Amino acid sequence: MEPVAERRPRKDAARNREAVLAAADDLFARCGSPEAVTMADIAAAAGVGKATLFRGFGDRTGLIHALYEARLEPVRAAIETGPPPLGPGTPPLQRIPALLDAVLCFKLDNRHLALALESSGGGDSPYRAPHYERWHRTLQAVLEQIPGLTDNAFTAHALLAATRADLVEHLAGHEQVPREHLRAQLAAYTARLLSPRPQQG
Amino acid sequence: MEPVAERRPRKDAARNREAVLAAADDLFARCGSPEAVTMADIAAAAGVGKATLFRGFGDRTGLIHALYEARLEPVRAAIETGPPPLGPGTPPLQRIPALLDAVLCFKLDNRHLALALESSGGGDSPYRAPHYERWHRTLQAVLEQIPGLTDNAFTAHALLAATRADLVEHLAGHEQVPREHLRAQLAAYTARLLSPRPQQG
DNA sequence: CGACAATACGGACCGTCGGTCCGTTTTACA
DNA sequence: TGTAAAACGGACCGACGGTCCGTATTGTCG
Repeated sequence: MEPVAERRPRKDAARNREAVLAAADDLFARCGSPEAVTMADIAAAAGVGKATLFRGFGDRTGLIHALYEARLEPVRAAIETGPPPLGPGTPPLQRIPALLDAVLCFKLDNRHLALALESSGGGDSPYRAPHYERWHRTLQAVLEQIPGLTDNAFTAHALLAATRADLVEHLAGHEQVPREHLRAQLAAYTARLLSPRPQQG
Repeated sequence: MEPVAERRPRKDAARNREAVLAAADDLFARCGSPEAVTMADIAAAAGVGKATLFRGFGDRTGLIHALYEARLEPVRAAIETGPPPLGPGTPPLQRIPALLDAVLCFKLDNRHLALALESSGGGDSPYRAPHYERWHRTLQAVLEQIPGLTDNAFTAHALLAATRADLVEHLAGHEQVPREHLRAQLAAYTARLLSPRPQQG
């Protein structure tokens, strides 16, 4: 177990990697549906050969995951080490809705990308992706701090399910529900679920 | 606008249609992931030419939708004209959990199929499918009958999202959560959302 | 029952897309 | 500047969804 130094990438490789991520983001945003964007399109838009895509990201889903993680990074940082109401140290009853609102806003701001990720194919369940597991762990951990709750693992899944990319797309895109309405509805839904209730016998 | 009599299909066509549905159901159940089943596979298993598939169902998603609707038919009937607690005439606070339980059980019993449907591709949003709209309409209508609720359209979406096929597959399949646990957790989640709460100021 | 029109059949065929191969070019380092 | 490692790119491949068209089946009418 040497502390292998993970040699830095060559600079053309780094430049191409960025170009590909930028081109992919742009194309997904521009085109209506994610599967209208082919790997050849992305390669061409990035001014790069197809093999460079596959060498750098493995396959299509690898590219989408890498892009998603990159765009998500700021949110992740805000949740893990940021100030309240998102960061740690926030009272659970405030932090839960803040977390869900952050997820929702991210998906609203990156609809095309979130859609590409979640509909990328049933080959790999979206539930096994690192970002989902992070969100689920975090949410569940905060739920644990609230007394009187049970089944927190399931609850965390159910709450996150309300922010699924295709649902967000359906409501914000097809049904034209304004952003602030959606945020308010998710907040109200969460509040209702978490609100205190009469003691059970 | 003549009342065009919708000429009945020829009997070989009818027989082939059934054979295709049966073969598809079987293959989806047998194989791990839906996209491992090709149209050629289904045609071969049904003892039929590929063109027969496409003539009868339009395209791949058409076939999956037709199969899904066919398997769902009994549940639909039970909801629309059956006895309580699923049918009409059930008190709303009992009917909501019954409806969600029915959805969950259907997806548990037809995991492969539900998965094939929902991950069939982002081309057409699952939210525009007839069966989803039926469920959403029904759920929303029942929610409307409960005083003190708001945003029922969103709430119905959020509740249904907790029964998404890939989530069910993740929990029941990958996480090995037993069927009855899952049903109990969904019931508890629903109950918590619907339970009466202290009057707001 | 026989003929004919309508309908359905099937598998060869096509275009596209994800992914790979390999000869060529660029980078890093001495 | 010489050289080996690393990355490049586009021709190439296999698979899959979907179509075409000559052939076979069905239903109907005389």
